[in-house]
Amino acid sequence: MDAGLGGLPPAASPGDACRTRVVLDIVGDKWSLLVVRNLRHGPRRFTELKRAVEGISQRMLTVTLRSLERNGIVTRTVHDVMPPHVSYELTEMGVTLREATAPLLEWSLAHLARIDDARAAYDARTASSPVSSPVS
Amino acid sequence: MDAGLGGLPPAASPGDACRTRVVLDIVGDKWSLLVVRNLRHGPRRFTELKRAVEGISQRMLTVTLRSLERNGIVTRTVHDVMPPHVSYELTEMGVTLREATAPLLEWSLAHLARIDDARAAYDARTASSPVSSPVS
DNA sequence: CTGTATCCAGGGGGATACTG
DNA sequence: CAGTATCCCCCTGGATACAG
Repeated sequence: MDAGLGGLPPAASPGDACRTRVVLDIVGDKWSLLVVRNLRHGPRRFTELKRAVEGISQRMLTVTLRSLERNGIVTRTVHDVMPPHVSYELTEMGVTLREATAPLLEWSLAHLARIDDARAAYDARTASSPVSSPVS
Repeated sequence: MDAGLGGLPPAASPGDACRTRVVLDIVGDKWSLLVVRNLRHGPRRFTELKRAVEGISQRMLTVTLRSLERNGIVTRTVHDVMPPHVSYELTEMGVTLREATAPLLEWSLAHLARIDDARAAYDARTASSPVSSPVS
């Protein structure tokens, strides 16, 4: 990790920052992680996901699933019956991604309250600098 | 984990998805993770960060740092000397966030090639559906 | 050096209507 | 059911200029 060169200057290798981009391009959007998370218990159908990921629009669910499929995170299986039936499932790689993001979710759950505190404290502090009205 | 209620229906608790949002609101943007990462070895000054996080503009660095500060991820320390000197440092919570995101970065490094493969394969597959010209 | 203010382009993403 | 197509708003984020 980090090639731990303690004595060296700050920069680290530029390529590393570049690679971090790859993750963000996949999961750094508004919905991908939520979809991945909702696939953790096995295959789900389009409408099931639409209901599970509250607030997502049909369009964004399609876009997100296409992106995840293109990146090899989920598979799309069409059962050609009537009515149409399409199921999505995490690939092997998708499962590992889901596992890699788990600590982040746990972190979120563990620090929610503290984050709220920090926000309140910050807002209270900056309220004394009335750049504009603190209302609204 | 997931409160492992194996036999229950898919939905999980809606609140969980809601909480996932909190993480994404903090790190799901274009720069936050890169800034956090560049603070892993201790305090950094504004200009140091600007150089380290290649491609970031002054504005976005300021915006990102303010957000991280508000969320209790970094501290901002002003040394009132001439010339001005401001240093940023991960809070205790910031350090744990950085640790929580480490698996994600490792995942990225480990799966980069595989992701490229998946993309190439997908693009090859969809090339047979010529909605528009595959060129450019 | 460390910002803030302003302008502006691009795209993310919502609402709606239509299709196989 | 599972999308696609279209319209359009607004926010992100870059460039530039200015300030303490």
